[in-house]
Amino acid sequence: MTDTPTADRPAPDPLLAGLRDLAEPAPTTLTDRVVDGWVRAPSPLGEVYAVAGAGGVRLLRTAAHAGDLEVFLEEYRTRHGRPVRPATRPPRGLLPALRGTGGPPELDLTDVGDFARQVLAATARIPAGQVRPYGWVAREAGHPKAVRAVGTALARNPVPLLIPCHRVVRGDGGLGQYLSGAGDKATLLAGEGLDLDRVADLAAAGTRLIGSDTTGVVCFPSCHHARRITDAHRRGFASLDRARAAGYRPCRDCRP
DNA sequence: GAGTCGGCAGTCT
DNA sequence: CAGACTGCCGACT
Repeated sequence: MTDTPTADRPAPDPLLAGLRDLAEPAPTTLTDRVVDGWVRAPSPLGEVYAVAGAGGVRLLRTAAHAGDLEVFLEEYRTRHGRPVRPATRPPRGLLPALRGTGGPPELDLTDVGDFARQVLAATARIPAGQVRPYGWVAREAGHPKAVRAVGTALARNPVPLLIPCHRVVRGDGGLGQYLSGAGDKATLLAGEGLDLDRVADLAAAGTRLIGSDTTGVVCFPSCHHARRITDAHRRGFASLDRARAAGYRPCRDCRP
């Protein structure tokens, strides 16, 4: 992120916003000079807008959800109380992350509360193409009963796609809601290779976990271990209690 | 399967 | 500041 406001002139609309930001009180210290910058970038959900500061990406929204760029920038200003100008280039790692070919870029979550940060951290550990229930995230975040609060925290995820809150689904097998619409959640998961028809079938059958009768281990159905179980040895369970009663123990990777 | 209510963090009043 | 309200849920009628 450089601080040359004239480089890479943006489209007219953003320019007006940029000028408005320049009208803010001049920064006095060196750190104040680090002005956050916004960029547009492609994603599986179409164009996204993102803002990053020196500490990393702070806010990301799909263009479709944000409505338009000015609304997005206004959300950023009110959330962080900082001006934002067009950036000359996207933050390192953002484009590969949005393509699904790399880990997340540096993220700046300093303005996120403690609980929410734990929730986001747990969510970030869910591998691509897999899903976990809200209750699982609550437990991993250290607040096993705060299931609904997890939903609230994810609804306020400042960096969707980068922290994959679309991989958090309902315990009954439904996909649940999503920031920019349930349809986007399905699109993202299908794009990561999750078989949504199979998810729906398992939900309808009441199958929450899948075990192997050769290893005696149960997993969430999308866990990569579960996907390797051959038909002859696959066994479904409605709950972890049921699986335990049958002599199975939870997978150490997906921790059902 | 729809309705109800518990539980909890954040926000509003 | 306390209490009410709300929300990408879940367990139990």
